[in-house]
Amino acid sequence: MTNDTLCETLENIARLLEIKGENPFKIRAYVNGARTIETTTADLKQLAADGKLGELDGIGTALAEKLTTLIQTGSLPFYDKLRAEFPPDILTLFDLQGLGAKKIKALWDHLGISSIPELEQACRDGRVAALDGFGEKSAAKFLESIAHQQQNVGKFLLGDVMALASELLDDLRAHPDVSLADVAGSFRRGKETVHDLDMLVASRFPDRVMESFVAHPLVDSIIAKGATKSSIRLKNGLQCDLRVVTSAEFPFALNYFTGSKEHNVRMRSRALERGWSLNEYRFSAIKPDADTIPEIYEESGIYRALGLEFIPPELRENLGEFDAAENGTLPVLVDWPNLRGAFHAHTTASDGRASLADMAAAAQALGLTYLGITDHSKSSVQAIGLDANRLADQRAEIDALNATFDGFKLFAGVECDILKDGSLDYPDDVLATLDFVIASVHSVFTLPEAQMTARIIRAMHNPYVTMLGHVTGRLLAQRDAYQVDLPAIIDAAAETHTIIELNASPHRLDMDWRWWPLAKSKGVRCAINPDAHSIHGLQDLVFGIKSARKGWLSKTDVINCLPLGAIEAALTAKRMLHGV
DNA sequence: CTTTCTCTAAAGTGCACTGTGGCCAGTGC
Repeated sequence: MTNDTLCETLENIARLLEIKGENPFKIRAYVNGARTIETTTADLKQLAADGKLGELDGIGTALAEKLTTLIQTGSLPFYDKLRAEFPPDILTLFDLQGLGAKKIKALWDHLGISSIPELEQACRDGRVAALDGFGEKSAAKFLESIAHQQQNVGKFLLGDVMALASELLDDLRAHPDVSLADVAGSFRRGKETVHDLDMLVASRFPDRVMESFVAHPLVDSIIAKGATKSSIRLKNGLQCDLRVVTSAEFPFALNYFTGSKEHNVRMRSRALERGWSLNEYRFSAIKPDADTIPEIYEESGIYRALGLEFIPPELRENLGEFDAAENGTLPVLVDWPNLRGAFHAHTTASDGRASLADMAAAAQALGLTYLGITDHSKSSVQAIGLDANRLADQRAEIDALNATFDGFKLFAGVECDILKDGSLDYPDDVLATLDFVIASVHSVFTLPEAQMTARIIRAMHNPYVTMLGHVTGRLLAQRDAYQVDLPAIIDAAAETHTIIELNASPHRLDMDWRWWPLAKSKGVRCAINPDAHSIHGLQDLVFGIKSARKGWLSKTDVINCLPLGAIEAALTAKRMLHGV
């Protein structure tokens, strides 16, 4: 019984209780409990055995007892009984936007709807529109939600796939018959979402590798199993393909299966110019007067043979990387060792799960030399945003902690809401007390593009706004970006000397990698921000780095690659320019 | 159902937006 399963069970209980119309506070207690489980690093099995689950925040007697049963027996009679009161698929309706417990209950009570296909049918034949409290627009909105949800089925976040990929890769590499193993495909290219995982292995005994691969504990079902290629479905629904080649073929296969398709087309045409064909196994001469084919031992050799610098996988989208590789002007991409610190971290003061001191310790453990603290501002009531007094208290607490550090510093900041009209959630004299300010949109997402753009640009003109947070508000595979004119935002960032955040949360990765080359060309600097809500969340920086690399960024483009001692000036530069 | 404090009983994120139905209810953050 993993923490994920426990968390999911509590969430499902909350939802079912909601359909039943239970006491809202009881429902929230389950949701809170789920969140605690989701983010804790404690060993729950041990806590359950010691009878200490109740010591966790938000877990009282009732939840502790239920969790203990669940952990120790693998099931929970209370939950089973609750589930039996409703059709099993009814929970899937919660995945649709605009549909909550009350509406689901009404659809179930009056129309007997308990699944997405049933809802779709009822929307189409007019039964939903005819229902009390619903209308034509509701039916149309549900159909739109269904279409959107189906569009996102089969999309997996980089964050969800990373751990699975490492586990599978580690296990493949540990296999005695495997000499080389890697992950290719869009995962290797650092795409923000992936549809499947392409694993590649070099081995002299393909069938032995295949046998053990399809028997991996993470496997749910086998889709195909052959001599050199197998496809399996993992327990979370992700499809995973494994190909086995020889060691000599491995660099070619790795290159071919990493793609992108457009990149591969360019590679093959370059090979043809030299009288060779290029496929997933090798170069072959196709003309009598072809150039001599060099020996290839690793992937970089393929690029060298084609007169190119090695192109990092993240850049392989045929978006200018060939010209740069030919001219020797590829950027040296930012990488983990370049990071000196990070901004945008929440604490228990707002909706974070760890204290200031714990966040500082976790940042140091990651090798960072500074961390910028940014809890929510007062308008974000749902996230327990801080008023000016609590903000001042936190500033004092940070100053006190800083006195105890050697070679590490906390910066006092805030994630300040950009209000509907583009004004900020605190007056300037409050913002002036902080080391830096991230301004973000957290409300009224539905403004027309022109108004949203003007709103954000107005906020950037405030001299105290150091950085712009998650520029488009998108939640990958969940919520579309709000309407905003990004080139205009980028121009305004350049004009006002506002740093743009690359929010590293795997749910956001916002601003999107596709816009960074433009931003870079205008001189806009990037902050790779973890948006951490727990100590674990700081590790999301790795996703941000992947996206930054995909956006052609070098360490000089990324503000948090500056060392302590230089970063302070970067944070105050905008204020100096505005003379405040 | 949990937390907090008045240690038995009360309080527990609040606002904007949308659609429907007549000025409120549900959803999302």
